[in-house]
Amino acid sequence: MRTNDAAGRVRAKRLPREVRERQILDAAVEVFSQRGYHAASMDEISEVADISKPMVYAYLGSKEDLFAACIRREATRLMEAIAAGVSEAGDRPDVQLWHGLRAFFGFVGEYRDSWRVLHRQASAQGGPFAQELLDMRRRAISLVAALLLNTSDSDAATLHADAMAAALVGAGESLADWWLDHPEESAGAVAARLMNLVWMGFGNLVDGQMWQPPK
Amino acid sequence: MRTNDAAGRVRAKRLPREVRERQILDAAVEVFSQRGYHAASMDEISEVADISKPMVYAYLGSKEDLFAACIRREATRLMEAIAAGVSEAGDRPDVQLWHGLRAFFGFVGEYRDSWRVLHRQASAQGGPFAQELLDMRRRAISLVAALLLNTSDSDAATLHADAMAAALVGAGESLADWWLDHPEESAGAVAARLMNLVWMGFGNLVDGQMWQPPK
DNA sequence: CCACGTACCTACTGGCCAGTAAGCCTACTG
DNA sequence: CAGTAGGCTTACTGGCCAGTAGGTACGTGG
Repeated sequence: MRTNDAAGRVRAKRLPREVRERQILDAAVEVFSQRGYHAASMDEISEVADISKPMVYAYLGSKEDLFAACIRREATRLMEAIAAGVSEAGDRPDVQLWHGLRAFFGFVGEYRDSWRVLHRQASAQGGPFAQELLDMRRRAISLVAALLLNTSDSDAATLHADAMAAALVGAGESLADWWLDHPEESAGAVAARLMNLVWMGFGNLVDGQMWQPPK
Repeated sequence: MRTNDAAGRVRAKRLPREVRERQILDAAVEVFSQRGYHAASMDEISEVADISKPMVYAYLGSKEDLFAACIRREATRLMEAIAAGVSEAGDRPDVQLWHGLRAFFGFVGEYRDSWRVLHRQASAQGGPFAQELLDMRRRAISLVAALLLNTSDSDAATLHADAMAAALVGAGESLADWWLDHPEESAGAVAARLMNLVWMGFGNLVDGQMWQPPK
């Protein structure tokens, strides 16, 4: 059923809680992404979600709770996207990495707001938020580290796998962040750029050697 | 001359403007770094600077002005540190890069608050702040791109120098950011890690080949 | 058709904080 | 010593916003 509110806008009425929660989370991600945590107001979020403020409090709790819920949902989405990408690659480590990177940048490109909330906003706030983030990052690093350990059992690789994974994950996060401000690139191009950088190294790249996706 | 204020603390009196401005900027960097732009209050900044709030407004202007002044000062410091590092290297591009990275991570390690304000806070706020940041990043990217162009005149290198420089700068920023949360590493170790990653690439690293600083 | 629960609202409060008004104190200058 | 300029303060205001009190509609099972 539908009604016209004071401003004459049509507003959907009496939807089930599940639907409203999704609307609210969508709106919150959008507003947190554009304004930042502190500058975002619950009034604006409720307005974008097309619902009144008390409903936001009834369903998702305080502003902190709401923000944490945003982070959790978006982090889960992202990790699922990456895992799906990696799992559809074969067993060549470079190809696995390539698919993982493509899935990652694909996600960031498609859900820019999600990424902005996850990386820029959450890491700028301290406390419990950053914790959620660190958990996600830890999972990503584990994934990459396991992948790198597959490539070789030389001592050097074993010794530095964790650190290198952290560096790669960091580089990926940062490149995604950079990409937010340079939207002219395609997801594949950004992914290829990072793949070349970390797999070949400048030392080879300047000699004209490049990594190429197979087939 | 010195007096005791109401709380019995000793407070320096009637210092020249120049000194007060430095105190205020130092305090502002510290508070912005720890609280974030919005959560930082001018009251707290003035308290940390050991001066009254109207003096902050008299000398540095509004909260926005103050934040912009912080970014400008810290960005200048950082770029000077990097330039000094690079200029004391010889003409081998890898060594120049190595010195630049060491200077960069040395700065971040020594002035963590500065880095936090520069990267985390400034990039989380939109508008004029991010602009200051983009300027600094552009200068850094130009520096690195020029350095990379020195390594070779192959077409591949020329074509991608800017993009690769952007990726490297992004990776460096991100690794520095990561380092904020992993203070157990030394600046040199973090710099070496990134140097290896970008110069050798995983493809070589897993075979046990590593880049070594000369001498 | 009544009772009860759930969806939903308007309209407020209390606190925090950016920014300011209005002037005091001290050092120097003539 | 009179004048003045700049360093410095206390004590306020006005607005914004998180969070809430206290309701009104709507539907459904008995």
